[in-house]
Amino acid sequence: MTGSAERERNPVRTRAAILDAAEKLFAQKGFDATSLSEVGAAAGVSRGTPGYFFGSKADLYQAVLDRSFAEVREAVRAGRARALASGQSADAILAGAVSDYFDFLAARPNFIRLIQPEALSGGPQHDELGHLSAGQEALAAISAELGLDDSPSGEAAQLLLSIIALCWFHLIHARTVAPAVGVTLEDAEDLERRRRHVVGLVLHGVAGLERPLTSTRTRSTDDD
Amino acid sequence: MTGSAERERNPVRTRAAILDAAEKLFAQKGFDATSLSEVGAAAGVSRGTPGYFFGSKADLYQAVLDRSFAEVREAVRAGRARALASGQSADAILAGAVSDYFDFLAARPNFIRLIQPEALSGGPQHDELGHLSAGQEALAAISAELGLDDSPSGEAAQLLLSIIALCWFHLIHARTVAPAVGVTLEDAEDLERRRRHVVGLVLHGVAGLERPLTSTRTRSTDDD
DNA sequence: GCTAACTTGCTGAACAGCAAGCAAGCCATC
DNA sequence: GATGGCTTGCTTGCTGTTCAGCAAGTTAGC
Repeated sequence: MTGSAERERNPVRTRAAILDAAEKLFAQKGFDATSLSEVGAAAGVSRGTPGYFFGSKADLYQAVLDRSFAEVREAVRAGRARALASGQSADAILAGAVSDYFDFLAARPNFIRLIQPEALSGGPQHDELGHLSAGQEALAAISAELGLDDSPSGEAAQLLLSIIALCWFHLIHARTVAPAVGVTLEDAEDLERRRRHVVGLVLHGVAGLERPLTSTRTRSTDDD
Repeated sequence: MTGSAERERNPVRTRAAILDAAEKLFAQKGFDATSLSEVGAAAGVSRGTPGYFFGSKADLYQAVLDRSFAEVREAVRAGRARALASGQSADAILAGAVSDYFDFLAARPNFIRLIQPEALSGGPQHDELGHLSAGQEALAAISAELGLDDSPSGEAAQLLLSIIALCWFHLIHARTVAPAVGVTLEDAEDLERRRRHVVGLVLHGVAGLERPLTSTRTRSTDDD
């Protein structure tokens, strides 16, 4: 199987291949159920190579997390910059941000599956600074844009947490809770419908937050 | 050997002790990371006893799930019956239901932690009929009460899924995402604040669903 | 009422399998 | 020919499962 010069040596490439394989397998099967042998096999490399590059299994996991977090943080930053430069109304910006976040997560099924087991096993043993600082930036953006209070556990923070919840949940439970309550999430159309619902719920929700319960709007110019 | 009747023989009690210990450990550490030795130790029995009573580790897990689902289903049923008999307005009923569900989950941290890994490892290998039928009942109740369409993936189903998402998420991510976005969930007061926000968001959200304010489309595309 | 036969809750040792980690070695590339 | 990427053999430790066996309890025979 190895032939003669079949396999060129390339540590950078090999490292990335191992990281890719590990991310996929950890997301699919979880940390415990994934062995370094499997990671090696999936990366087209031998049993011991993951350990050679990353030291221990835990370190490999951490490396996978780090890479994912970096990607998320960069995306949040880019999205915020784009929103700030757009000059749209607050509602339109919020709708766009929610929609973008929704799509961003949907396009990266591995990400959530990597974070989730972390959350379940108690606190953050691993660094989650990537996502943390991304969250802080998003919080600042929301509170500034909508004029909500940005105090700890204030309405802006609550709203942000709710938005994240709404954008995450159906991805985790697409085959468990969602079908149980009658929501199918199999094709793009299903996902689109879900997205519209989430965006709508958030928009009307903030309208309610800003002005307690009367059907009001805050100049929702939503052109396109 | 131990003189007096230290340990009385009581299969029912032992079985329940094993089930309790297993639920706690599975919820805390996950299925893979929990060994039958640990379960036995936590239940105050020997290493082999869990296997003696439940056959295999997988069967024990299933037994734990079954017991939890049964509890949830019964709670949903009771809550619905209570709401139907109350004669309140639709909004009040919805607010009460969301609030009750919120508190119910908060009081049972093990439940979500048992389901979550299930969801991540693909579809439901184990039966989830308990929660499934509970979901169907809740869906019927919501659509009837609010006059929303109860078609698959319709607004009632979407709303129900969103409610569940909002009541679950902060429990899973109380130590990860929540603090990252500036929401603390450490004492009862924090939880109370979160609950008020969720209920408010849902109530204003349905108000928006019933009479849409504006077309809630996604971000505009004429800015860059 | 005593004992023998039997059932059943429960134990702990034995077994096979597998994973992580280590270390020595192979070999492409500089 | 040295360096370093990469492999392979091996050890160690833990796992789930099985199973022979013990003891507490129960029934039957006398």
